[in-house]
Amino acid sequence: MEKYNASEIEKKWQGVWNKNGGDKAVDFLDKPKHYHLVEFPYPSGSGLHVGHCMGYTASDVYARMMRMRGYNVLFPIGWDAFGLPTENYAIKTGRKPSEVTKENTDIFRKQMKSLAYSFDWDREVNTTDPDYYKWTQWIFLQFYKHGYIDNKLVEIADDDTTTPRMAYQAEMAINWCPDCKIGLANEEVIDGKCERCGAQTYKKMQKQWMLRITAYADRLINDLAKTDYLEKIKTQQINWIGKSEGTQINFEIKNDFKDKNFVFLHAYGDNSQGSFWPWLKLEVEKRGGKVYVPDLPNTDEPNIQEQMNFVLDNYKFDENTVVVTHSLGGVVAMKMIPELKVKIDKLVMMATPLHTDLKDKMPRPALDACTDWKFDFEKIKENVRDIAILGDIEDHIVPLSHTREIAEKLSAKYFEKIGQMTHFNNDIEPEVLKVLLDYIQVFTTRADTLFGCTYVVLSPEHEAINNFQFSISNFQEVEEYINQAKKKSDLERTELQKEKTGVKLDGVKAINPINSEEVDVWVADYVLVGYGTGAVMAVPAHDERDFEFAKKYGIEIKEVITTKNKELGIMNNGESRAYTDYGVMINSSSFDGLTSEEGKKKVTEKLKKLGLGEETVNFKLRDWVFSRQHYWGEPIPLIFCNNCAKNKNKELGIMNNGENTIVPVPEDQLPLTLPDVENYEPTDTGESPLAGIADWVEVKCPKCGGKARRETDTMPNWAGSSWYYIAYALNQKEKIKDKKQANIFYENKKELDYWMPVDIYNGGMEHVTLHLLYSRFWHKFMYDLGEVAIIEPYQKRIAHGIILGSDGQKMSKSEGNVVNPDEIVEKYGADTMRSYIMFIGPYDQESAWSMAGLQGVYRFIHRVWNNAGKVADVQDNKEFLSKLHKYIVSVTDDIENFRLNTYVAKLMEINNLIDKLDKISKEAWGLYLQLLSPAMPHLAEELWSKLGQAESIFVSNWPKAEDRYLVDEFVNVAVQINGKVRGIIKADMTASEDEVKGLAQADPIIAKWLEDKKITKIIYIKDKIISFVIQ
RNA sequence: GCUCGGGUGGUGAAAUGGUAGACACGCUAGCCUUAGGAGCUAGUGAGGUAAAACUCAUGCAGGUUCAAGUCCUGUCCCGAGCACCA
Repeated sequence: MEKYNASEIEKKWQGVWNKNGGDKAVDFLDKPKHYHLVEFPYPSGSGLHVGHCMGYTASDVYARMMRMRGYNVLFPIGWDAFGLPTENYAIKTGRKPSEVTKENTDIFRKQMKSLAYSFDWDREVNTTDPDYYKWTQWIFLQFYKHGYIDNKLVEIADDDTTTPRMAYQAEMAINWCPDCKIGLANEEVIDGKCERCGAQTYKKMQKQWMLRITAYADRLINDLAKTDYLEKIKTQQINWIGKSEGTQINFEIKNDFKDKNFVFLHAYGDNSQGSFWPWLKLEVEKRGGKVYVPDLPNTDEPNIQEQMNFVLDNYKFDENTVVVTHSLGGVVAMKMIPELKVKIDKLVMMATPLHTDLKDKMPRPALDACTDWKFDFEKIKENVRDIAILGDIEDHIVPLSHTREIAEKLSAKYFEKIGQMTHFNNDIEPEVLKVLLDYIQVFTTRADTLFGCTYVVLSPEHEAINNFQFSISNFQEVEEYINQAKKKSDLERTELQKEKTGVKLDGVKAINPINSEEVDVWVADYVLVGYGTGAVMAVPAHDERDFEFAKKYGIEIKEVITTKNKELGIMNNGESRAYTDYGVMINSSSFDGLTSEEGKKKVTEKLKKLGLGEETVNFKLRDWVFSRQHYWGEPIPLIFCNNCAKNKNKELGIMNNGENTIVPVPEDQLPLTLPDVENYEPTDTGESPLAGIADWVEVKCPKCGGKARRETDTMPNWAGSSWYYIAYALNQKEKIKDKKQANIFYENKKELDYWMPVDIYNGGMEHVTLHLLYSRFWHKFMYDLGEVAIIEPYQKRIAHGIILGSDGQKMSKSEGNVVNPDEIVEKYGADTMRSYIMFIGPYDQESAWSMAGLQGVYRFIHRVWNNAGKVADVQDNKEFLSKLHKYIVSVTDDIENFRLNTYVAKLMEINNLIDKLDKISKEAWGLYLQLLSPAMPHLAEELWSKLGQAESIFVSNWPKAEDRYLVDEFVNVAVQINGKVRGIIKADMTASEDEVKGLAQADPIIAKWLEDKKITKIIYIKDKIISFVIQ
């Protein structure tokens, strides 16, 4: 027999397989389907690394076995090719990113073929292919065109500027990497450093596109229950989303109204004694404010000009004036304020109509005629320091669209609440008072400790601090502290966490809503602006951080929770440390004696009654920053049109302030392709390089035909990978490239229904938070759109551990411990590489590379090769067959559960058995080759053909264990004395307990142990153990 | 600090509560030879023995059980992720 020559055999069979193409998935084939997904790689310049090999080999083994078991297997691959490294490389070498990508994918493809990964190459996708990113852009447009309201996806008209969209723009403090010149998502900043280049990042304000992933936060947690992900992957996702249920509590700021003069403007057909005005007047006066409530003239046949003249004649406005309006009173205010010669303090408007198209559609001629309904919003903004707008969610007259638009035009604070009566018509309306008062809103998960609150803390970025400016007597000191805190990066803030710092806001007091106690207000950077409300109630007795802070600044520590079991006396009057566990409420007036669990509920209920709190849910998850200021990404298909904005404002009679209307690129004009450019350098202004390409940026508005500009931001490279598993199921060659299809998802529902969901998704542990979360989010969105029929894209997710260098360190070029798969394949062959990488250790655990271990596998393959010479026309002995058939069962089980290290070990064990045989039958040898074939496809195919088989081993049926070989004649039974194994006896399979007992007692060593002893008990486990308990 | 993993020979590691260390590396001895990064045979947890028997061994301390690497309690160490999340 000739010598085993890996490279020769492997080349030969790869050629044959390429020609036959037996790895293709066939839509609707009458077989059970199996969709096996591996994470597609980013085609970097350095080629496939061993980490890729580990995942791909494991999945290939699985896929090959599933095909042999008669499944219609979809096992696709593609390229996640947008991204910075390619762009940076292109900049450095002066080449096109698309060319570089092509080169790299060619290398990757060749490497994958050299390792015999049985991908369905017909379905290969590339995220940078315009035919592909056409649909990435299409999905983005759907995000732009839809909103998520009341847990439902709704379509939003293009000219609707007020309803919140799934894709929206926000002026964001983004994490700016000065080296990459790019904005990074929070997830991409590790310890304050850029994930890609390691440079120190800082905060920079920039308008960014955001995706409202938080709207789906609850479903992203709950639907995990429908999947079979590894437990630790589920936990990581849940922790990342970080849901916490608690209470939002309002602390009123004291003595707010001392120098304030209030003007209340009542509604159409109302008067100073109507609605909530008498009650509100009382509440304001209680807090020291002066109130003027005019009875507006001709309230049933109003004329706005006449009414505002009446107010102007009877009241002198100044910088301490607060105007409060209800319904039509707001129209009076909006007409009157631009006429004022002074700047007033505050304008608060409830349920104000913007025009006469009202919800109830009742004709109101008097209203139509009362004014021209045109307002100078810019002038109003100029003349008022602070504006708040309140809309009633259940208003039967004024729709929320009115109040929303007013709030937007005035850049005002905006609240949507439910009135006691619709249109806020009740005689007591707590929401109205709340808008008027200054509140600090806090979030807590421990409402049961509210009585122990001894101060309130604001984060340095909290906007209320500026509102209190004039009441804070030490404002300079406060301002200094805030500036210092802002200068600190996130990193420094956390690094310096050993010592908490803060400044008290002198002159400001907050009122604890549960007991009306006054507490101090502090600003401190241990409170984060990004979580909850950016403010907390501090309970030093029962929170470590508050405790530390209170100790340092000598603030009162008030104990309100004691241990359930008082005798334990763990709580030490707050002397040593905070008691943060649950317990029983004390010092909490009528709540005393309640457990923490009960207390949280009862306190929240009470606050709700007072209108000063309600249960809330908070998430750590933030919305997804979706803009990148770079070239090599999908262009965001939106257009800014100034002309459209002018036209719309003219219609509304609103002055133009240079704003733009956003116009989506029409879907039939997708893809919006990247222009060819000379220079890919990002700009210093933070704009994408696309901004410099006039030809591309300047565009005719698809709506009005006027001059308009394109959005120049591109998408992050998480975008294309968020739906690629759908693309595979759609079949690249036939569907995605078909330009006639207006909606590839909907039009190919049948294919998607057949293949989805992905049965097994295999990838790296590093992607189980971000990529997995993002793509699940996109999928749910697609589900809500009706494009896909299944809620969760991935039924099962597994992840492989990383492979370390032979020195036990992470592989890196600088350490010089990188293993190049090409070299291994060249020297030892693909079969050795594949088998070793599975044998290296448990699939999901990290393992260190070992050349010696690789050698061992290489030797094993030689031994298999040599054993082929034993094949003869013989009868195998029964013992061997029995063992072989047991291995069929356990090998199958191992592969199914990704226990691939023991799978390979078992292949070795079988070979060791064959070593001991003189000859082996064709049939038994064939079975062994089939078991080998997923791991060592070339070797198996070669030896299979040497058996005279005409067809490929991969179209053969996976071995089935035959029952007759699984039944043994004899069995080894361990004999235990007091739990210790003292001997082993060979018993007949059919032996009874008594017979086994007899055999055991006949054994000389056992007999010696039992001599003169009393047997108190015998435990007999059939086929396994007989255990004597003796005294 | 919190949440997951994980601590088993000289090494990588196996073990549905039921014979701890499968398989492989390494090592030792021997054989073979076309002298190689080869192959074959035997041995290899520690102690003990001529060989057995036997004793001790799964981070540490307890517990449950006829029987614990495996289950429970506490504790120490290592790794990963999150991290002032109220």
